[in-house]
Amino acid sequence: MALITDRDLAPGSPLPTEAQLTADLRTSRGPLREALKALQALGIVEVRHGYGTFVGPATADAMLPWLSFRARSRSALADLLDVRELLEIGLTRRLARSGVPAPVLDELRGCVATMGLGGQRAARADQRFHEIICEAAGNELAKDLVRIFWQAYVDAEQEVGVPRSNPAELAERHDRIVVALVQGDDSGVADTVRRHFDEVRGRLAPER
Amino acid sequence: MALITDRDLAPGSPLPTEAQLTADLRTSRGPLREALKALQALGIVEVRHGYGTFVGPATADAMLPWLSFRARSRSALADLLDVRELLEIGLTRRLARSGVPAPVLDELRGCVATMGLGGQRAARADQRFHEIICEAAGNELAKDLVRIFWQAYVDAEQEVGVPRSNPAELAERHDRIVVALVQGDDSGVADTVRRHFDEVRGRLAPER
DNA sequence: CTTTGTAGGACGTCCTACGTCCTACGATGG
DNA sequence: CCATCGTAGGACGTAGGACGTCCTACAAAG
Repeated sequence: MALITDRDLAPGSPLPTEAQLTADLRTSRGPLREALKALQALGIVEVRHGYGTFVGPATADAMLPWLSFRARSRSALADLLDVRELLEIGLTRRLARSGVPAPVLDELRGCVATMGLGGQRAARADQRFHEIICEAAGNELAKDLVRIFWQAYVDAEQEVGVPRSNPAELAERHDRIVVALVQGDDSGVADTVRRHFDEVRGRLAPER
Repeated sequence: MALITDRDLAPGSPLPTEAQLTADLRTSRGPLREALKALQALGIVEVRHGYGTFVGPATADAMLPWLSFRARSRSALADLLDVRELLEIGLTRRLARSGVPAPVLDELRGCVATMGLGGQRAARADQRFHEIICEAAGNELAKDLVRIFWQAYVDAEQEVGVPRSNPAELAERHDRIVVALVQGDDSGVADTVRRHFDEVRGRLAPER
């Protein structure tokens, strides 16, 4: 990491080869590779077999295994959902306050329409819906985190075995968010998003 | 990871030795150690020299290097601050709505008092202040994330060189949050927290 | 100009040996 | 009988060398 920051290398830049690094850092190949693996696990470097080592994008994807591992239990999953709610309510509120550009609104409506159809496409539309809202916030980190949290949540949901939501209902929940967004009432928006998460939470709750 | 989840091992449980793992997984020691290093980087396992390998706590500390690496630039730092604001506004809002227990209130006031003194202790009190609010939310993940984000932010702040805030002003900002909390007005609370972050953002803004 | 073959470099894995650290247990002395 | 110390064993840490696999780039053939 020090080497990258010192030389001010941008993502994608090639790093010295393992042979050179062992010479520079006065260590042997084993520990060096272990260090590179650790950095790789954090997305800080990217290793391409037979080609070389490069500065990684450091996207939140690196945190996915961590999140998935952490969110194995139902209670931890509830916490994860809670954090998502926190972030998305905040982001959606902002969007409501700053006003929603027309093209964004159109795309949101398109997602809602797709959601009603159910199946694999609906799930993607659901993800896209939340992604659009985060993109509008103009915060790369927030967008990245929400994306990963979404991914970790659906992965864990499948693992734990949570009942699926009704496509029509899913679409309606999101439609209400869109409607509230158009009205620009940020506290009303918060309510619709909260209700959306309430529904998800209800499915997650341990079956009686 | 599969081994841990399959055997349902709790944090702190011992893992098989490297020798046994190489036998179980049909691999040699080098790649095995690289895998363990990657898991260690994510906090999923904990390796103690000369003793053994154990299931790790998987706390958010694993994200600290990642966050620090990512938040090197001023704009990325602003994004980080923004996410903190998002989370803390949400958490504080909830606390306001659910009502603040008296002992929590006392501790918050204690922190504010310490902040006015300045120095190292003030910084710790600042951290503790935010931690208390997150603890009250009863969400381990959120608390963990906010803690790490705080840590990453102050680390980066020192790195980038952001002017320090005035101790008296710092204390006053936090005191206003406490006052708003007592009143239980969640939208008022949001304003005070936002203003607190506005102050931090002001210091972060590129000097003219 | 396109396709194919090849040579070189770089990462991936394996093996062996030795160093360092920690724990547990037994010996020693009070 | 108890507290302290030393030691043996096990487990992780590092070193070095050798070979396999993969990728890229370049040259040769069509």
